[in-house]
Amino acid sequence: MTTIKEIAKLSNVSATTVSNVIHKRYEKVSKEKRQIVEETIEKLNYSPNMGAMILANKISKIIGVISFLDGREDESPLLDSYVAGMIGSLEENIRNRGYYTMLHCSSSSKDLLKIIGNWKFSGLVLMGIEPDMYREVADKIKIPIVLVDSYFLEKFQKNGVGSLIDHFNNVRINDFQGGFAITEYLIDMGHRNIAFVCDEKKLHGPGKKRYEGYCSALKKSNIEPLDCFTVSKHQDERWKIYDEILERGLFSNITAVFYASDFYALDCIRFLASNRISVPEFISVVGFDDSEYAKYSIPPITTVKQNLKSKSECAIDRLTYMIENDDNSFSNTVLDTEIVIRDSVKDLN
Amino acid sequence: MTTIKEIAKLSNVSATTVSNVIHKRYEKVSKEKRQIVEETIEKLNYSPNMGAMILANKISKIIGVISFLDGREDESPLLDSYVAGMIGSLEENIRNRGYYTMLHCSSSSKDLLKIIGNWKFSGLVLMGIEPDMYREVADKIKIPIVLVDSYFLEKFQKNGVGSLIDHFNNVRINDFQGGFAITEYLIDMGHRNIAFVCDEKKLHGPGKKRYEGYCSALKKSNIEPLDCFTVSKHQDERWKIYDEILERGLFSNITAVFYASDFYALDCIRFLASNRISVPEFISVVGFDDSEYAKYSIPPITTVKQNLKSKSECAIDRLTYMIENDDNSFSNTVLDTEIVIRDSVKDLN
DNA sequence: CTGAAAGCGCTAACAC
DNA sequence: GTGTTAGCGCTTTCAG
Repeated sequence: MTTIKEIAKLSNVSATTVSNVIHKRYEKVSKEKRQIVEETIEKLNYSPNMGAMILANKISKIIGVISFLDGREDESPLLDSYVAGMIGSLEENIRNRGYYTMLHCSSSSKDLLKIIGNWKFSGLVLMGIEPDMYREVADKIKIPIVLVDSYFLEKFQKNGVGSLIDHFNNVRINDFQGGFAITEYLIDMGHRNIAFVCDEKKLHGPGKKRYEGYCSALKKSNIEPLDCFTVSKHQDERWKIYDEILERGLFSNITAVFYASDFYALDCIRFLASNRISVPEFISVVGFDDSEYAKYSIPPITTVKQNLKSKSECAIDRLTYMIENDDNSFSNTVLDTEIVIRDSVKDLN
Repeated sequence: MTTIKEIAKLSNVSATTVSNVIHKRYEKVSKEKRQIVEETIEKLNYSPNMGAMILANKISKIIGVISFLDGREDESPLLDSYVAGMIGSLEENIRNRGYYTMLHCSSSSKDLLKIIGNWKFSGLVLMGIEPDMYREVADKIKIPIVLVDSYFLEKFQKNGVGSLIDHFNNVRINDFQGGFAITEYLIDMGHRNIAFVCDEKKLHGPGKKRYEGYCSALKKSNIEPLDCFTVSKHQDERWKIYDEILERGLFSNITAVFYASDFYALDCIRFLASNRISVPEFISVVGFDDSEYAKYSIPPITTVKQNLKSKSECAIDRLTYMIENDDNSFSNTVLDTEIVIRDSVKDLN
């Protein structure tokens, strides 16, 4: 492994000069020396020892990507195609900006604090962290943090800690707008009796906003929204209930179901298919996320698109800006969504 | 950040003793001191500065997880649910063994060599690397490497570099056995005219072995295998050809198709569904991998299960063993598969 | 502009 | 068993 010292010796300069060249502090280096140094760096294929860098600098160029989302049924969170895609996209952006990605899943706050101490992360991307844990972590460290898909503005407010609002960087989509848009689309297609379905967990986060969008769109058309239906995370429980609904002919006036996520929308279509009932002829179904589940469903599902790429780009842009400009101010980014029309909605007009 | 020195001072011992306690070199420390040190470590919530560790040790406890697989259509490889699941599972195993995961995608060998130099990785997991690049990388570094899903034994042999065979650690599944088993299942179900389909790229790797398994199972039953069909990576091209096949009534004697991956099996089912043709009534379809595509297809696809968990556990077991025992011997691990029977095959008996 | 020197936190001889 | 010391590779004062 070539070191700065060797470069220095071979270039007939001091280590300091080499360091200055590396860090592009060109005001401090003459043109000639700079050129010589750059050449020998190139020739020896020098690359810095990050260990020494951390030690001297207290900065590692590592961005910690931490996922707290517990996947369905105890699996790695990466088994969820949304999370996996997000992490892949984050890695890409991090790499393109000259940082390194350290991936760490499902940790306790103690765990997390420890790993942060170990590595002197330059910055942190926290995916789906819960309010309590965020507060615990953020209080104890001073490195730039960007949250992705975190939904606890209201919670802070309700607890009377209103002053904390916006005291974090969060990148998320406009769930309200997405819920509104797709509900409006359903109304346009002639639907009046539309159900909204979500799981328990999501209801505390994005699901709530999506539901509000749904309600708002219906009210705008003078339609009374229905209460939110909740489904279990476990397929057998879900299908049991679906069985019952089907058998008893419950909710037979409903013509469309808006699922708060593609996964459940697909699950519903699969349930119906297993009973030889087809979508959208029997009932229309829409989802949310535009994940692979929606794309590769039969029929493909009309849904609300979350643009992973712009989300992750936005997060890493913000994070690197904070790191490089020593800026610790806060900004909340809300990305608009767009609906993707496929084949799971029947036109009632 | 608390350091070893502070621990030492507060415990009235030297830094060396603290270091010895941390590294569990208990022969070198008296019981009393050990206890005192452990207590203050606990109290101060000490965690080591990995930068210093790298510098002093040339060892980082980082395992580099590198993916070379170029995802479908230029996306991050993590968009493929198989790769994503694998990485998630690797991370879990790495974490459980006290190492850290650095994720890096789609790099050139130069890139890779550089990042290895930067970080003094303790070990490397290379996913789907090509022979040439592997040789280039492996020649230049001496850290433990485990390959996952690499398929180039034959290639080395053909090139006359036979002596290199087994000069690497590879963990993969027994594609031949998997291909054999599912083909035999199809035969058991009364199918005689079975097609095998694969994409160009896979054909050079796992697809080949799966095809051999297919051939072998057919021959065992005295059935002449068909040539391997290749499909394009691009959906529109695939569907165009499928259209033609359907229109002209080509291959109408075929009763079952064995796809070398679930993704294409699902794609075929989707194509048929879009033409109002249902599986398995019209034709039987099986896949390979047991990915989400197979699980959530309509109908669910009968397939060959790759156990991600055991694969990644196996890889990390091997890697940490090599690291911790300074063992650089080679061993090739081939994991058996099992078939998962679902609803995409018609019983012709 | 340039270089010498100290120090970041930890480990590994080595001497006691 | 225990402590002292030197040094890993880099950055950063601070003199020149």
